[in-house]
Amino acid sequence: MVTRDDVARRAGVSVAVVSYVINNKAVVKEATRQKVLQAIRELGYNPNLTARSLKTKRTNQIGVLFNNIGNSFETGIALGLEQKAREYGQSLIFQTFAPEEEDNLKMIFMGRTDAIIAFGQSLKTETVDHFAKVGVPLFSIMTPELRHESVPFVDIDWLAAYGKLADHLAGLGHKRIGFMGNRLREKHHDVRLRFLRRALEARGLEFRDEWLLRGTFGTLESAYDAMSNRLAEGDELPFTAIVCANDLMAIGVLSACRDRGLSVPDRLSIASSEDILMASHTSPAITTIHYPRRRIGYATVDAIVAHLKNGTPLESFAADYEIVIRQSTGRARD
Amino acid sequence: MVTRDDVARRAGVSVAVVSYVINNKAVVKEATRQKVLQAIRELGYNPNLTARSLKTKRTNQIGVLFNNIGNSFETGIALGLEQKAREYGQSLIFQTFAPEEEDNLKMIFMGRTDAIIAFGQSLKTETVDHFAKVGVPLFSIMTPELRHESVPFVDIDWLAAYGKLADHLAGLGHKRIGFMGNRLREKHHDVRLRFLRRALEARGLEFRDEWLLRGTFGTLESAYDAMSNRLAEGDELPFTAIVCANDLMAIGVLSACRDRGLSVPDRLSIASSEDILMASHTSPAITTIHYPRRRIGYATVDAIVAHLKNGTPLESFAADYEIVIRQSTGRARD
DNA sequence: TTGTAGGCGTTATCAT
DNA sequence: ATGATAACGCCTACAA
Repeated sequence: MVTRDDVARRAGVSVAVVSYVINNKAVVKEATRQKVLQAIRELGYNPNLTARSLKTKRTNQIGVLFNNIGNSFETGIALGLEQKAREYGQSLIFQTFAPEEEDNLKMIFMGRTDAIIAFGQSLKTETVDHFAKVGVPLFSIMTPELRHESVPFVDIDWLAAYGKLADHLAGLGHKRIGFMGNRLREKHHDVRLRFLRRALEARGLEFRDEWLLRGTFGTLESAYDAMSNRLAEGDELPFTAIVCANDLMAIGVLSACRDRGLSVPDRLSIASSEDILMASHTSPAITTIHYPRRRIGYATVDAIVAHLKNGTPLESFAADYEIVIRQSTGRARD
Repeated sequence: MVTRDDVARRAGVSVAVVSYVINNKAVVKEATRQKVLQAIRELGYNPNLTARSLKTKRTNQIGVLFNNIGNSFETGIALGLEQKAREYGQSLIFQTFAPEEEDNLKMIFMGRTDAIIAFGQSLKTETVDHFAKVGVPLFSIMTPELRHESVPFVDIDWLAAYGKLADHLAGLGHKRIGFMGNRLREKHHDVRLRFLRRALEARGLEFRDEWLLRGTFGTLESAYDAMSNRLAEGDELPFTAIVCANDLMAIGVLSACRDRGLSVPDRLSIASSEDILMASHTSPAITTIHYPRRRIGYATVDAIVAHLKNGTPLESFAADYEIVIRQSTGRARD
């Protein structure tokens, strides 16, 4: 490995000068600067980032806690994070978060990461405190079910968004609206259920627990199974429309309806949340709430880097959203 | 930040002993071991990984070069990589590879990464040499278009796989088979085209350049556009079946057919490559080649870690595949 | 404008 | 069984 010492020797200067050149610090005489650059080129030198981090106490690495890296909603956000991070010269370390391994996070990230981005996970107070103590700011994309004062987050205004969606459905004559959500653990989905409920109730629309279907981990398959089982029971569905916590689940529900011969939207309207690409390529295409993944990714990295560099306070903020009406919602069947 | 010195002081031992305990090296008397562990617990100490890396010259980080992190084919592989990496205590650093920024890779990874996994990208000889020189092994998932002796890779046997697919289509009476691939840059797709061509020719089936459609970056939208434009030309399609370089493109093709009123598989059979989840949830579901993403991820990390730890040579190997026949392929229309 | 030297938190080699 | 202490490669006062 060629080190800074080698460069200094080759260029006939001290190691300090090499550093100055690399980080264009002190005013180095142009002639020596060229000598150093020349030596760097000849030797193919690259500064060792680990050594630099040790000294500067900046790793230029940001940890990202996925729930499931196979979910295109999360990777859509990651796309934005990654792009912006690159602009700032930051690298991203991805970890899939497993609650039972939460304690390992401290080890995994110790001294490795300048900040951590969570995806709506509810971390233990102990974990949050730990990162606060070691000076690694935490930021969440999506509302964590268990909020910590010290963990700011970005999310869309689900209450307002589901309100608009409820208005859309009510306008089509729907009075009984079900929900396809998650069996615990994926906390942010419960957040969505809570807000849908409140949005419905604010409009005088009832929500019953019997109208709640549940899958796991936001997967297509689990939603498919849940809906299939529901339809297999034979009796008429108790609701005329269903809102899904995410598009993958909506696609699962749609698949189940197709396989069971239930026509969408004639017999059942399906609406969803997130607006991943595939939601617009099913047939019928799915009415959903557009979640600005890319922009949220950008804004998050912007905020974190500003905080790291200038001490700008890292604060929660809201992202905008949009209701995208497609063909999966139609007039209520009765 | 609480360091090893703090622990040593608290436990009333030397810093060396703390290291011994942490890395259970030399035989430490049980009593002192407990004292040290106690101190560690009380102080909430975690070893600084950056400092450790500097000394040991092992970062326990593996770089991963995505083409597009939003593509679920790649994240499916990443899922396997990540899971296995976690078992070995390795972290993954994800970077989206952009050819025009290839030179930055050296900076980004310098001293940060013990190995690098590429996703079929064709790196410049200079880049390959650089990592060889600094002792960072390179491994590719998917065949790189431009092979380097020193870069082993894993892939399925596309020639055999497309051979089987060709047999399937020929069995349905298809004689003219088109291809939806990529406009350069995404090198591994060209690999697929090349092998399809050879597989067809080996069976006495013609392939004409006019039957080649092209999208960009393997995206659904680009394939949708390409197919839509082709259909807009009005005349009969010159082929009765089309093979797509990946499932996202196949879904784009299918969408275009639906929107243009071309019935699949009655008027056109669609086959594809990769078998992402969504390929089985379109209507009709798509006939495709199953690519064992998860297992490839596992095997790759296994091989790399074995190489890093025991010097086991890092060699190319083949993964198995499977043809999954679904409803998007049917009898040829004439 | 350039050089010297201390220190970042570890590990590991020697002594003890 | 434990303790000093020299690296690891870099940055940055401070000195020259």
